[in-house]
Amino acid sequence: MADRLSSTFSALADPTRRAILARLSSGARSVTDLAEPHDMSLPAISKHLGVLERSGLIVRGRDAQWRPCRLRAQPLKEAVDWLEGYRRFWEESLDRLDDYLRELQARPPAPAKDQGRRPRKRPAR
Amino acid sequence: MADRLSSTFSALADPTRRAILARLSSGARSVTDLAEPHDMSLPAISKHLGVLERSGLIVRGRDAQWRPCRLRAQPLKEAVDWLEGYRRFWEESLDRLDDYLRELQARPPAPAKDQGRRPRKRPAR
DNA sequence: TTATTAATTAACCGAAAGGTTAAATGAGAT
DNA sequence: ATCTCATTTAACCTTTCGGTTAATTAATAA
Repeated sequence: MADRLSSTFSALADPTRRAILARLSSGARSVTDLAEPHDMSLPAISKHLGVLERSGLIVRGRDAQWRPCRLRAQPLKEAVDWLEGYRRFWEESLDRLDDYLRELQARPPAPAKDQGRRPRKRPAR
Repeated sequence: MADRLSSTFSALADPTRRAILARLSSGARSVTDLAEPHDMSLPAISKHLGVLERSGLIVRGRDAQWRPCRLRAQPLKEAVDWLEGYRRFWEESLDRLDDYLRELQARPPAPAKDQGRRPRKRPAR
């Protein structure tokens, strides 16, 4: 998987892990603490924490026999930065305009709604 | 995987798929067109497109023998919306302050009023 | 009809994900 | 020393992922 962005998205692609992050946003927590809301064995949680740690989304400290986890949001920022590159595609007004432009691109002159497809040599651009 | 957010993040957790989305941001493209920059078989690309389609990030049309793919950014918006909930954690100044507050939480400073170091029963909060 | 081009489906494969239980480790508390 | 609690590691299992090649479907061109 190698690259940071992939490992961040992959870490976020699990509801348990997102719930853990949500929990951590109100402060550091021990592992058992984090496990409590989940119907899942402790080792399973420990593995999830491993994934989050490897992707840089948490750091684990040491406090006697507890290993308090802390949120580190830097990778989240990187994810958002990537996603922002697509903002124009979901901004409402542009979205519609865009759909329209794409429609034009896909079926150049032709009557508005179309569907009646006559043979063409090249794919839509 | 079920939930939308998971399937979006999971779709984004692959560099090939992100590259495909990037390519689509300049307009609809045929499958072979999308495959061209990748050192990978066509069926592999087709599978990636299947993942993107199932997560709602693209739609596939029909134009003669071509299946032009179009970007649909709605799921990206949902991903960003989720991530925005963590913005305060990466905003620079707050980040430092936060680290400091968390440090305090984790190891309460030397007691103002005795407390005299004696074992603690509960983890840091 | 046959051939060509675009794309998907089928069948398979090895590796990684996500879970389990059981055993091991670490740090106090007694 | 020993007990107990918090957590991780080991070993295992099943499913999903990401890729392959070979065969199939769909549409057009000759």
